Amino acid sequence: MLSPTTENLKVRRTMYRIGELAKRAGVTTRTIRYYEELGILSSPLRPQARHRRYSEKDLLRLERVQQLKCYGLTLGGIREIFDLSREDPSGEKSRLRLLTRYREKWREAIKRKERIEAYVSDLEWHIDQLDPVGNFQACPGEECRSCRYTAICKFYNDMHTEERI
Amino acid sequence: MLSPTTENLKVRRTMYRIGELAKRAGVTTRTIRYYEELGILSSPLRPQARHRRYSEKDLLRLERVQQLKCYGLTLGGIREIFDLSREDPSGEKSRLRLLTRYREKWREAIKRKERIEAYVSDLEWHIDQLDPVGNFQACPGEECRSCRYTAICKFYNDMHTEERI
DNA sequence: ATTGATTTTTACGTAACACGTTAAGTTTAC
DNA sequence: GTAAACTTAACGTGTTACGTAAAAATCAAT
Repeated sequence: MLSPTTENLKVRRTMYRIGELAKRAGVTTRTIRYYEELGILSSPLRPQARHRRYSEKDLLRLERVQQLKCYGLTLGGIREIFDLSREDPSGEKSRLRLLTRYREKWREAIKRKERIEAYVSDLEWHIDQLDPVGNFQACPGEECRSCRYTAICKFYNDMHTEERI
Repeated sequence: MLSPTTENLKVRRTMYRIGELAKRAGVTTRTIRYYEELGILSSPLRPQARHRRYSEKDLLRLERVQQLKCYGLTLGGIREIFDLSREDPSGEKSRLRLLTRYREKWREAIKRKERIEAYVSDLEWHIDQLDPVGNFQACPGEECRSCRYTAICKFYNDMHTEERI
């Protein structure tokens, strides 16, 4: 075994404390502890003391979490991917699950895009209506026969209750 | 003056109670009272009693509120439009304000559309990467030189904190 | 040894707004 | 007369990913 001093040096050279890991990953320490609590980051080594020590691998995993979050996965979904990865070390299960998730996200994004396009088109119509005339009080109402209000409103009411990205 | 009976008949024929107004407008009574509380719907008549009575005009205004909500205005913004309308009975001020709002919404929607398009494109790239290979553990990492992670992630982090529609 | 910086656990707080949901009593309609 | 509708008041809610103390312990450096 290595002497305590050497070991200590090695630890100091190759391991981060939580604050440094946070800085490198661009998150807060709270975030790191929270991920550990959720089982997304495994509990790190705590050599000869109580403070957490992290390696390059932990940094990489943390960056991976940030990336998956970017693409719209929740922390629960990310945990699921990592769990599958442990369950099946070949990576096949987690890969397929992630592919499924990505494809779901893709379909949702396409839908959102179509809705936004309809929204823009309707907005443009209303802007055109409103621009020269000024009788905005009449809409909706008798004079507003061509107003697509009903369909649009139902449409966007759904839209409002949806998730983001 | 009309006799009480005649007046009563008139009221019954031409006025709604809150439940009926709610049903016609497709909202709940809570919503109507809430709008009154916010000053969006003016306090209605309460002939010879304590219960609210509404006219066709009130229904029209309520529908108008729903419409403006559809296009992304908040209740505060809607109130502002109505206030301007009272302040300037010609309707000019409220019309211009609404036009401004619509144009703001339009610009935001265009931005969102562009972001979604970038998101979709990135998702497609990741799906393609992930589909045949399977080495998803390597990303982000050494083997992932072409990964557009950093820029994308900052990009979509902004995206997550934005408003909807 | 001291001390200032960092880390530890625990646990409540926050956003963000448009209503939802009781509760307990009053009015209306038939 | 009674069931249905209405009244005010006021707290609750969704939703996830952290923020923010607080008080004690630990670490790094002088």
